[in-house]
Amino acid sequence: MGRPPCCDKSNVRRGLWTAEEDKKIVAYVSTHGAGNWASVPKKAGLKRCGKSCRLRWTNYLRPDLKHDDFTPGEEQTIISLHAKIGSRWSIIAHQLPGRTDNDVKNYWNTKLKKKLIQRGSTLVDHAVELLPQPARLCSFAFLPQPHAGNNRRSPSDFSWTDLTPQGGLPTFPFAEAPPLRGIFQDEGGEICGGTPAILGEDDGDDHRGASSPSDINSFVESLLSRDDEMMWAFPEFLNDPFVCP
DNA sequence: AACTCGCACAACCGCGTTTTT
DNA sequence: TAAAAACGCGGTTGTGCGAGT
Repeated sequence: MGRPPCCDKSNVRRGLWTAEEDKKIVAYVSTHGAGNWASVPKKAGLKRCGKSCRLRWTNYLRPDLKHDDFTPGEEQTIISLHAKIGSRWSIIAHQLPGRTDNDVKNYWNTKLKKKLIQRGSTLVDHAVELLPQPARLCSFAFLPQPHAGNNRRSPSDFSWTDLTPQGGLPTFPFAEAPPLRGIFQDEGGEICGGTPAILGEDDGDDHRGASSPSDINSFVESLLSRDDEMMWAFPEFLNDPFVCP
């Protein structure tokens, strides 16, 4: 038995929102604040699913949203972060004030992808795929070796504690593992922030605008400090099949 | 003028995660 | 602690509109 629908679909309006509906949402949120979306349709007098109300608010009606074109700086930030973390649109959007994950996702899918292809970047769809390769080669060096009676090969066969050198609690940040450090930091230990090297280009121009290099670097640094999120950011680390070194 | 096509973006869906009871 | 509800995310689909024929 699956999850029950969030609302009675036969009794809700769908499709594009009217100005009248928008007004109701804005009026409701200005009075009651954003949240408790399940009850919003009833309280605001809307024949919409609560989830749909939330989406309309977060993606379009929020007063802090920008509705103009993406700037070159924002564009560069998206490219840079996508190369590092893939299609984690909400994370990327957090680096772009006034933009939503939907904005960023649409912009990537409709404009940036094509632009990068035209520019000849080979990393458009493969940035994240490429990242784990060198990492995988050496990151599994600290995994327990399969042996007689313990020939576990599948990621699901390993617990998180298996990923620690001593098999104890995961006390080290996953990103401290040399391979990840190698990806995100150069030999001097400096964080590589969306560099032309990652983007497959180096025309000498600084394309960054909205987010400064230090912004991007601190963002990447914060990711590095959160080992569990890194694991989910790069699930390819645990993909089957993997070859124990 | 009518039609088709492609693009941009809004909206939906399913599912995982988090919070509440 | 478990179940239910709410929330949030990413992928996909639908819709409107302008350009081209």
